[in-house]
Amino acid sequence: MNLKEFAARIGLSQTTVSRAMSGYPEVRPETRARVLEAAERLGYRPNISAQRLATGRAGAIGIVFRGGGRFGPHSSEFMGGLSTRLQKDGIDILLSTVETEDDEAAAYRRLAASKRVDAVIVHTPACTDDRIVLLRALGLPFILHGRSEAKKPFAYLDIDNFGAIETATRYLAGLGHRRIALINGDTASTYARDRDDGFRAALEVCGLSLDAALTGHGEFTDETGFRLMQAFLALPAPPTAVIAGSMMSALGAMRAIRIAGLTVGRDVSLIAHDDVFPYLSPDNLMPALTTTQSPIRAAGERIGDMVLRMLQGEAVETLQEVWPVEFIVRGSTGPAPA
Amino acid sequence: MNLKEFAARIGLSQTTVSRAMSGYPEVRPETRARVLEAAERLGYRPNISAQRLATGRAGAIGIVFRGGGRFGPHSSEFMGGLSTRLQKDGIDILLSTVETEDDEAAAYRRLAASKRVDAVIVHTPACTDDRIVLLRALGLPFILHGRSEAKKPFAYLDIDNFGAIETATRYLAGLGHRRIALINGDTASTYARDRDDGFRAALEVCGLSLDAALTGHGEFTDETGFRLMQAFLALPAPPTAVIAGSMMSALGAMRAIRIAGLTVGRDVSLIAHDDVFPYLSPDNLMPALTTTQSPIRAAGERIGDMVLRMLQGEAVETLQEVWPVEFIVRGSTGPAPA
DNA sequence: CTGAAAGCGCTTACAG
DNA sequence: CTGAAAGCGCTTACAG
Repeated sequence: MNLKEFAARIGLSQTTVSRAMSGYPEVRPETRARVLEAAERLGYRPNISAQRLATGRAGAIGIVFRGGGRFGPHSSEFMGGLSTRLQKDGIDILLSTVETEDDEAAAYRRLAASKRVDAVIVHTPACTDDRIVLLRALGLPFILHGRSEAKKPFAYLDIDNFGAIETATRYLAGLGHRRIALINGDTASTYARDRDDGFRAALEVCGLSLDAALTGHGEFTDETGFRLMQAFLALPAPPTAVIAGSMMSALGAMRAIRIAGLTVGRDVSLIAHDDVFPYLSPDNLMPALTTTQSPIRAAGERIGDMVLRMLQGEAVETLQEVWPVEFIVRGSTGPAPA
Repeated sequence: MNLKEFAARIGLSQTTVSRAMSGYPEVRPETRARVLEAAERLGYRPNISAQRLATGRAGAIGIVFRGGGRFGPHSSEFMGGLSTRLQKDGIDILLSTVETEDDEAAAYRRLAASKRVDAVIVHTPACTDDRIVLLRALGLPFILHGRSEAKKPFAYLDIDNFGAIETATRYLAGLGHRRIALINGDTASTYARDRDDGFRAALEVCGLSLDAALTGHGEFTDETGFRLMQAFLALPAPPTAVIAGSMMSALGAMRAIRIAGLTVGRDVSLIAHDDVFPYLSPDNLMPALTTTQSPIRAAGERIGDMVLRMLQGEAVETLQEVWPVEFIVRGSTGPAPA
């Protein structure tokens, strides 16, 4: 049933019905109630494509994942939160997957030209990120999950990566650890640089020197965590403590420690950053894992919120947030072995 | 730039341009080439909403997740595959998250009434599933990821859950295990029933009796795997082998075994079903995990394929697939202890 | 092989 | 507070 039929059916004009359904003020409350009731009863819903064409709004937010759509557990938690929030306002999520950086740029051009989305969410930004320049040029509104450098202000939500790793490192130093290792992510990303910076800052404050051999970079997978940890342990002077960038890296690191015949929390202290996965809790590991934690699902919900406000015209300067990261001590950290 | 402007710019009618761009045959090759080149050069792209309104096609496929959008690692792999495939045909994915079963039904009604999607993908079906009845009534095409009972045929892609668990169970029995446990998923689901059936069938063939205390059901999380395994080990006659429904359950089970002072692969054999996660490989666990495996990402791609064929009018009878599951022996399984 | 024009189902300025 | 009508930007039967 379309608007014409529906309006005829209840004896009102299309105009009035349209206004009643979209919550415009200039319609009498009784009329609105009558329209809404009838729509519910007869199962009328405006055709979404027509609505979008008429208003010029796409009613959708885009998000592009690189690497063949291989979004991992972090992305899926984030998307869960984002979807939950946007759902409430009837805004769709348009999920795109691409291979290369160039493909990603092409995807934004397409999205902009075909007016498929009203805004996009950009994630895992690099310290200086070409995507920001491109999206500005295209006039496609965007919000960053993470931070980046740029002349002009833009909307973003980030967590305090610097503070998280700084706190973790200082805590370990306070326990007497002198050789602390860091399993970090992809070097090009802002978050990884921030974590490196926080790590260095803490070492300096604590009078410890930075040993390049004790910092590793790579994907947040079990395998990379394992390999990097094995390399650390093979060093002439292996670390007595390690900070892993994610729960997945931590699983690999724990395994490497165990295989070396060492005990987590006694011979080697371990702290992991936890994005909070409902299916893998640090409390459940053995020993329970000391973590820096920040719920990525909540971040997804919040970004959904912010993007909607941005589309309502709110200034980007007021859409900038950095979330503190919680530090939770559990059993995987202990005094440095004598 | 819209069609009118673009057509004027290159001195052709809107009709011809439209036909050239959508690949219709009745346009001269040179004309088409000229149009395509100009579109590329001038950055013209048809407005997607107008296109959809005119054709009556939504250009999107819907998928609804229950439980507050808490789709776990399995869903995200599946979505990655699905997205990659649909992307190629310019079809969007509409991701919805709901809380309850009723919300899910309401979501389908909304999607159908507003013509927001051309079809939906239904996952984790129950043995008899109300959603099938509803979608039929709504006239909304659908495809199942999994199987279910229904009078009339429908499109589906499932993996051979029965065969997977049957094979695993028989393998363990062949190693001399007499007490084998199963960590299964939510009982209402077809896949869990199929696994239970495969388990029972294998036990029977091998002359082993079924012990209800050795079958557990629950979510595929580390925690549930841990709890169920601890319960098994606390039994007067604990199992010497266990089959876990997912890599997450397996992690929890391994931990429980280890805490009990037992060794995986020697005291207790462990087999897990692996949906193939790029960030957590069974080869990397310690010991490497014997698995039944089926790539859920590939299933997502394939379902994307099938749904597109369905929309092109292919009969649902030809859109039914059951994928065999691979069985890969690694170090976590060994002879039953004497 | 190409074009003029109707139609897809909404929204919204304008008039009352 | 309500309605008649133009317009959003495409596609496609119909005519040539």
